[in-house]
Amino acid sequence: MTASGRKITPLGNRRRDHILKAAEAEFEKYGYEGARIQRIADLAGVPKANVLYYFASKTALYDAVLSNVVDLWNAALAPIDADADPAAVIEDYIRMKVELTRLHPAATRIFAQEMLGGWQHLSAHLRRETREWTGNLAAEIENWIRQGRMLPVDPFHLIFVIWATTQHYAESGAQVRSIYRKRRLTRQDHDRLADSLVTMVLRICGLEPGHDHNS
Amino acid sequence: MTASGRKITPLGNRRRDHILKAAEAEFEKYGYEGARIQRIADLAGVPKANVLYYFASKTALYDAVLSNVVDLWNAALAPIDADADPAAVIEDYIRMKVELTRLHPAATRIFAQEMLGGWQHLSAHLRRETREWTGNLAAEIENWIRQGRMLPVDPFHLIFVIWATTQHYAESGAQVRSIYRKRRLTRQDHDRLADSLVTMVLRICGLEPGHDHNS
DNA sequence: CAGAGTTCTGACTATTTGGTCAGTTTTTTT
DNA sequence: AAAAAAACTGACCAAATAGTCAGAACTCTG
Repeated sequence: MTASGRKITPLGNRRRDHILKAAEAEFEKYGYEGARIQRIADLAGVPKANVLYYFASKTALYDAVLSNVVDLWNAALAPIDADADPAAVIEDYIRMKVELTRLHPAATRIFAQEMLGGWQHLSAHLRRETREWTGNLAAEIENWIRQGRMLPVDPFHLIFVIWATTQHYAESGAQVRSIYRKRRLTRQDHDRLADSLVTMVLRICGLEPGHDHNS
Repeated sequence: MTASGRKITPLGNRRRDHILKAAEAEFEKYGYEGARIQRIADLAGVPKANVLYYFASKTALYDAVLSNVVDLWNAALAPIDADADPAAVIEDYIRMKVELTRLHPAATRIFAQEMLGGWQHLSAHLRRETREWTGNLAAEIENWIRQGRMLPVDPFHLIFVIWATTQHYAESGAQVRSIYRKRRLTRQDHDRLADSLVTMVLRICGLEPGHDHNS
């Protein structure tokens, strides 16, 4: 990443973050291969050499961006309370993810691109983390099914439905826009999307919003 | 595309197809920006100049590949019979799409990549076609809902669920493999996937496999 | 088999791009 | 304020890459 024997001052950190943000926009728009260091520099308003001063290589820069994205994900997806109402947990999960998509479309899209590319640029460490989230939720869902608190369904497939749909919206914003004939999605659009997704997913589980299956 | 004033002989056509197939693999693996003409040539076992003989530019080559993919899609997705059983139509639709994904993972993935990139390389003509499919099915779903033959649900969101999930499997084969700890998905895996998807989607619609909602 | 048309290719070019580096400027520390 | 460290940058370079082209080789037809 950054050259080893250097002390990082607050000033340097600010510049670094500034460049990182520009890089995020660039990588979102063009993907890893399509991204150009020169454009990132222009966007950040610094000479190209300055970018390479903070990030030893294009790869290092991309790594840093990806790492940021995963941190965001980590912070947002809270650990699951085992005793909680399945419907509530699932609803929260979906709304969280839609909200994250709304707030950080660029980050989400880079994540999606990486997914598409087979995680070619994701370090083993980050890959393991992503797998853990999925595993935890899946285990919880299986528990609920065993306890008869929701209809039987392949937990991974259910998670995929959630992920794929929310992700899909983030990813193919262009397609969504072209269907709805709108330039961009409003806050209201996102709310309605979340409502609709929640309804659909809960129906799959045989659940009603806010109510347990047994109740 | 190909230089205008040239007659296309059967021999030339075969070569062209051969190169096109290699290009499909390359574009699938690396995306448009990451793809290299030299690698396509190597894969096809011809000199690079031969690739450029049949396709005037990298863009032209990609266009040809994309056009092929869309043709595949067009051929597979049959027009909907208005009087048919909703459950049957939806089930057929899903199974068709999963099968297509199984038979043409490369094509499907290129399509997905294009989707992600906001259809940057898709001609207006092809874009219109894609929108038509979606529109037709959505109209049909709305009819069914109006006739009380299935639970109310945003048709576009439902279609997205189908698309996103099947697509998602095609796209993120890598992630699926990493979760299931398998090298590749077998025929059986795909069947089970299709079963699971059908069950989930039909539950969203309040339908049972093979039965109408009213019956 | 001769000529026309098509297919093929090695060698070359122009350009783009990631990355280096030596030296300058700015900031921090003593 | 002087020394040290960090931040910065213009100029450069080597490698890669899309695309060109002149002419050779092959194929088909009259």
